Amino acid sequence: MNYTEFKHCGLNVALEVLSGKWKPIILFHLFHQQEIRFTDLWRNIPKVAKKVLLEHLKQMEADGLIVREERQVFPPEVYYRISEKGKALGPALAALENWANEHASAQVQELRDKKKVANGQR
Amino acid sequence: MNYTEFKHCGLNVALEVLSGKWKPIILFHLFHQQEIRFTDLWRNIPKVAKKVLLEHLKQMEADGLIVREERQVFPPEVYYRISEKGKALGPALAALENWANEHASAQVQELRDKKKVANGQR
DNA sequence: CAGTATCCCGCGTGATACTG
DNA sequence: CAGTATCACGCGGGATACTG
Repeated sequence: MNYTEFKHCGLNVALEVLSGKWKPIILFHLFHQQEIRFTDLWRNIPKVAKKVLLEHLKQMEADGLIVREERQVFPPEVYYRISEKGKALGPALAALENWANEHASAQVQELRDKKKVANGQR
Repeated sequence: MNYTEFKHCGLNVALEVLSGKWKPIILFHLFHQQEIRFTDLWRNIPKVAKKVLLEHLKQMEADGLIVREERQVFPPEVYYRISEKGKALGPALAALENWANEHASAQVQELRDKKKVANGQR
């Protein structure tokens, strides 16, 4: 068998597109909210630097996952929403979530606890 | 609505487990081969440093994705195979692959080309 | 052959201040 | 408010030599 065809490279592409510390939570919000203003998104994601959030959004827009809409007013208003291509990722993301919950519930619980602490919850 | 429950954290866990430059291709081989000796795996993944490959395998074993079997002979023989937990990732990985092929075929093709060049193919 | 020990480098992330 | 400019730092990944 010859593996030089790299049939897994679609997987690489998908993971690349998802690589970025805050992209999962960004997607989470956009999946649940249909449109969010930048500042609101920022406030809803504790501890991310504004610069980094903007970088991630820029990449995701370049990757076609999200749509950026700039309303020409002052002060500026910029809204982000999920694109069709982004929506299409939904099932795959859900599959990953399910896998984690079914096969790695310990790590999931760990992570949840860490985040609550980071957000000052009890 | 309150997002502090971080219902997406399963996704974070799954992506963490997959994070590592060579993990997709490692999984690819283990999904297709049922057991591989370390050196063979190494030869089949061009350009990865032995140290890095070992690190990845160690992490994947710690994450329960793969199983390491050491046969007590000289010279040493070590075989790796996918675990049940690893196998369970299959559908999710396939979903990501399909998404990439259906919605990001340009990037996929790009990546494929790059890899062929890296392997000295025409 | 499988694995470890060093040394190195670039990049992703972060803090902070500034601009239009 | 949205976005940019700097500066800094740790860590993932790579090259190479060594060990049991």
